[in-house]
Amino acid sequence: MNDLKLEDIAKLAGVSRSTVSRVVNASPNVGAATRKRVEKIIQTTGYHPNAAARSLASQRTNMIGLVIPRTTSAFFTDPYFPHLTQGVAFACNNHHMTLSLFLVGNQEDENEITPRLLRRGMLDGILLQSGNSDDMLFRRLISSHVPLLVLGRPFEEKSVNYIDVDNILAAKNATSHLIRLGYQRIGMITGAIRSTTSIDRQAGFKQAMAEAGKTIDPSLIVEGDFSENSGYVAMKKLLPFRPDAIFAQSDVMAIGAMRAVQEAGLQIPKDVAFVGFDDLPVASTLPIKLTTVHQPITHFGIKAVDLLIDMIEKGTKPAKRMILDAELIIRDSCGGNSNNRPIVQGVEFEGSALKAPA
Amino acid sequence: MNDLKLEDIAKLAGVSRSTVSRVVNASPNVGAATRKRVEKIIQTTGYHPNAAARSLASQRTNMIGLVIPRTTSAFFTDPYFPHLTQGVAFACNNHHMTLSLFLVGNQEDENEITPRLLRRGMLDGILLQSGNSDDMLFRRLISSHVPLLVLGRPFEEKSVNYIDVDNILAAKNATSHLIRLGYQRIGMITGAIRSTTSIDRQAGFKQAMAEAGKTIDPSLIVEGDFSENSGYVAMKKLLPFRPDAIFAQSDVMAIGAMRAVQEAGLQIPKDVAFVGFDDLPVASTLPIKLTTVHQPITHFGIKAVDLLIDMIEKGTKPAKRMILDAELIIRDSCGGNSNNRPIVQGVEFEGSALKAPA
DNA sequence: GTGAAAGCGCTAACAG
DNA sequence: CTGTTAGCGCTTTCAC
Repeated sequence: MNDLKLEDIAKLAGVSRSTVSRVVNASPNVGAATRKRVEKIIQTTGYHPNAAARSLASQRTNMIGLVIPRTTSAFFTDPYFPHLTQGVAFACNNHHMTLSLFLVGNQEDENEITPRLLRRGMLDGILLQSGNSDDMLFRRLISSHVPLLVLGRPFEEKSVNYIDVDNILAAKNATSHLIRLGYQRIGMITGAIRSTTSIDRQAGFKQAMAEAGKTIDPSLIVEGDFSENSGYVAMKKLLPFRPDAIFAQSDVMAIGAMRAVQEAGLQIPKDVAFVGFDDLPVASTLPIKLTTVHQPITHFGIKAVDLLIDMIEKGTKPAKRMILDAELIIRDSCGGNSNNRPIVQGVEFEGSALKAPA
Repeated sequence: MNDLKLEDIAKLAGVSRSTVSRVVNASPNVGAATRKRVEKIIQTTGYHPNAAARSLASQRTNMIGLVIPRTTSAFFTDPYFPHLTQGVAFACNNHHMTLSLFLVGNQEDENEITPRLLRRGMLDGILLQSGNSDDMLFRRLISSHVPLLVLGRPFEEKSVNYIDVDNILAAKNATSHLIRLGYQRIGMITGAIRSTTSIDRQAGFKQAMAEAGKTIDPSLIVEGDFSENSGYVAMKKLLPFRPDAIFAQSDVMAIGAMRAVQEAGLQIPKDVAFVGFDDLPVASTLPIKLTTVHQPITHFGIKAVDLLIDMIEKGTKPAKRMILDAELIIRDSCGGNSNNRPIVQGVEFEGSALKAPA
């Protein structure tokens, strides 16, 4: 019904294409009367500018890509990603940007997707979920011209822009809480062992233990992959070693582990206490409400988009990081529900510093 | 590093732009030697064609949009949507298509997104999740030029292309199973009451009851909204009326309802039996494995993309529907786990018929 | 404040 | 099989 182009509107309004273009793009250099007339015609005709033509001429597509690499196991079975996607999508709406989603399922997908990502005239910028290792895709992306922001600390930080939560500090707080509660045999179920996320959370765990002067029993650390089932399996392995508390690196793994504990006829938190990570909505509706680290996931997505758009508009600057805080939420599964502490605001800054001031 | 254009490659290879274009687009009309030479130059230079220019000239963007309207409550808290998105994304990869995601959070978003959806030179086609009512967005989309496929039966079916599962038949089977097992006070927790999905599942429930000659006690039907919490709340309301079996219109609601039952100190399935709908992965890992209707969600997404691309390539044809079967999976929560029936294939057809032959 | 003109980088007939 | 020639529909200096 409307195959009209700028020129048609111009003709109808008795002005030039340039003027219509100015009206459409809200340029200030248009007379009030002219603007009104043109706007009315656009209204009545239902004209919409052609996106491709506009992109070609302006070198801007107003699209950003969200790339979830294949090394990220189980991206959409873990509620983390939907929440993240939601935050990103909403932020895009606010910026009048369109979000393209690239789910890299396997090597074939990667080969197919990479050129699309690298094409000019396609994406103004890219949000890349940090994967289990800095793979080929990662490298090709950082060495390309496209403004790139990595979600989560990458392996190779050198001169790449990224945003992350303070996993080390958060994991340390979670572990310290368990220590403070007097647990003696504290175990950990890790996430995918090769992800920086998991590495950082392990580091936090170890720091807390070290500072409390506690030695770590290696048999109390078992590898998971962030999935519910891996938590279940990990707990089965852990049970014979009689842990009295578990720090699970994701809520979903904590849920799987709790399932294993209950199947073994043990009580939570009496026999085994739990702290998770993420604070998914489900954490507070479980039969035994989960003590966990709150990640501001949606907010994280929003911040990421804001940062990326900044990069796009001001040109990519040298390494810029943003580290958000993640606060422990105390509920029932840790056996010490009392003082819920308020959620601390994330702190924003640039430059070489790695962590936000507490 | 590579701001090269077609012309640069042409010059380097000593051919014309057309020839390079042909090579890039895998046209057969190129000599083997020429092709090889051009390909090599493209390789070494790392040339990627400009997407905007290509779209403008070819009138094809190779992008499709997935639109989740705001009337769909809780889109990303229900695992249904991530699974669907995954299916759609993978299918897009297979077709060398880029997926754009439009999450409509509120009225503002809708106003912001609609023009982007309607713009030419943006999307080759649109996948629209059917919402709770055929709202403004729906109407503007169907009356536009863009090939449109609705996911789930729309309210107004007239001449709109859609794909759905056979909710009526599936709900009927689920209910009949409960009846066959001898339950006397069978209740239902509905989904969002204004969605066709919920309406169809209610219809199936009622058909089954009617065919078994059972009257329906209205106090045993309670409204939910597909969310976990709504299932929990609904079950609380239901409990005083002593149902002995519940058909929950989503797994997530079944889980919420089971939580309420357990909190009341009752046994599943002894005191209250359950049948869900969706067959999310979690259904089979619950402490009491959930009997439920299996929805081929990912497959559904893939089929949807296939259909849409068909529409794009062959031009939009008059109303075309695809109804997939959804089969009951019998586990423990219904108290009658014995004969697991195989999953029946979805049946494809066109025209005015509404249901697949059983 | 408004218009004219020159592209943006590619595809797609049409010749040959 | 390859080259020439028009655009695709818009933005954006540059004049006036």
